[in-house]
Amino acid sequence: MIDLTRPSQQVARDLIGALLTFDGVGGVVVETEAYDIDDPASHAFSGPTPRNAPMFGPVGRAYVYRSYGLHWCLNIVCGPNPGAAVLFRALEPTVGLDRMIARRGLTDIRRLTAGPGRLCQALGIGTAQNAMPMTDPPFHLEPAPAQVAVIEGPRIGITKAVEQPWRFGLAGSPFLSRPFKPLT
DNA sequence: CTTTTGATGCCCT
DNA sequence: GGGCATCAAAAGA
Repeated sequence: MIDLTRPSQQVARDLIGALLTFDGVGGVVVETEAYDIDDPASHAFSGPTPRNAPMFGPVGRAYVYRSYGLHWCLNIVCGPNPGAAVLFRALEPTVGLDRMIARRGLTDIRRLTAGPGRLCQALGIGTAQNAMPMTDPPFHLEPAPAQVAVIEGPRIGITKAVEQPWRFGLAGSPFLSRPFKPLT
């Protein structure tokens, strides 16, 4: 099993290539971002609030929040200390394709789960899953079966701590929410 | 292909 | 009341 008590940056990296499903629907994790309590871009930065409460609870639970009033975003709580989590940004859809296509109203596999909001819509994740343990059914999470090539870069859609390279991706995956800058 | 804009709810100061 | 860890559709080039 993935060691969720490690710092969020390391967990975010470990999760690339892992299999994540919810209620028998999901795929391979291809993109994540790490957030931390000492991180101005994190919801946990200003301390516990009603919204971010799961981030200060046990490791392995889900932290689901509403984004821009319309979308849901899924995190897994981790870290040696409270207030850290990893945001799931994209999957490669592999399990339950028909249900994801139905929920998203799309047949374009590349856009089924490429983005945190899209991913939650495809898996049927919402506020009901907040604080739910992701280590037990109906969630299923298993480590990457083999070593994978991981690339990193700055996080997306934030305005603070933009310079931190805490976004991780599966190298060459066509299922990323956005491409990573070429490493030069 | 890229950029822009509107939809939309809710937490926090 | 400001500001989002977003997305899809529309408009420009």
